[in-house]
Amino acid sequence: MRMSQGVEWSIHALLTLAWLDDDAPVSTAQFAASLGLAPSYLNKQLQALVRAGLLDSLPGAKGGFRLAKSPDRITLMDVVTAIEGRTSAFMCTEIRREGLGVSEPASHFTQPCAVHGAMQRAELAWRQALAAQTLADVRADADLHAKGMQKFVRSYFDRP
Amino acid sequence: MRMSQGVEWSIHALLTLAWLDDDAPVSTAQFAASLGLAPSYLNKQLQALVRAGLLDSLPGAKGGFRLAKSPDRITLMDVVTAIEGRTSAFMCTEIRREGLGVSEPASHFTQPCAVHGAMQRAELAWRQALAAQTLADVRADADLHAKGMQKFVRSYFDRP
DNA sequence: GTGCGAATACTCGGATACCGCGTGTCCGAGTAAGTGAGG
DNA sequence: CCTCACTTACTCGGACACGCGGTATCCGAGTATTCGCAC
Repeated sequence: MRMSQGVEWSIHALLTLAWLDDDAPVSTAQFAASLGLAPSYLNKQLQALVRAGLLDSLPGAKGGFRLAKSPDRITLMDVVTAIEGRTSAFMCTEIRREGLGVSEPASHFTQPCAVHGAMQRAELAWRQALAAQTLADVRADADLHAKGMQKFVRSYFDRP
Repeated sequence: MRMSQGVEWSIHALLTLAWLDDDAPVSTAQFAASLGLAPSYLNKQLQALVRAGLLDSLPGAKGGFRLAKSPDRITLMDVVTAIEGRTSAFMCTEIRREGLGVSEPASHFTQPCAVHGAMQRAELAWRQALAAQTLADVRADADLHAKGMQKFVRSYFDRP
């Protein structure tokens, strides 16, 4: 089970915007240069964030992306959902019902598959842990260990 | 992020052994027939479970697989690890350090990446939820909703 | 000097190839069971 | 009837193709800026 690389890229891009903390947009090219990533592929991820309503996009010269919400209203769950979609990791194919279950009394299937339930429970714990952490939290954690980050990022992007 | 199908197959096979609850082995062909799965591919998964120490394999005629431990000592985490490996879903590539970080003071990197930490925390919650559920628990849950399961499975495999 | 309009350069956005890993399959080495002969 | 050795058939185990989804890229549509010109 491997998570898409786009999630990491997206969070770092969002984090950059959180540090800049103004309404001036940042273009794909600027993001790519500052993060050392492939511009075209990063653009694809940013578009997904726009579709999910996490970013606003501004076309034209001097255009780019900016946060659509306050960082404390963007959870990591939002980002993962935006990039990976809403489908759950574990996909129950109802093996027991389709296997020897064909000759089995129907009373054996009154409830959803126990295996499915167990895996779903674990996945729920994961989703809740993601939903409990906002972009603001991550930023605060980063600031804690590296005090000058915001100042450095703002100066990198020539913001006063 | 999608989990390998082999995990579901494996749990159902282990669950079958838990219901049989004796030392007589079950062959790949028997598993495949009862679960309605491709024998060759299922065999691949069972081998992984053997390597992980969850199953014992008996070669030769009338051979097959049997549980290597009691069902209450096999967690869902064990199964997932056996099939998917030990690598974590989120892979931190140290974007900040490799990106604009090249011109950044080293003091900004005294601690592991905040993004990495946040994702790891969520993943830990998932792993703990998996580790908290044993094969015996899943069986008990299944028995709860379908009382006659064990009897049915044992009769299917011609066990007295 | 000021307002207007067209040219321009830069942006996002989606449509298009590439590639690695999970999926699926096959055949060979090895072993326990079964069988038959000999004692 | 019992023991033993051979044959046999079945098992696991790993090595070999296939296909799909993530990865990576490119080019076109659209817009704010900018420059030049007329007033």
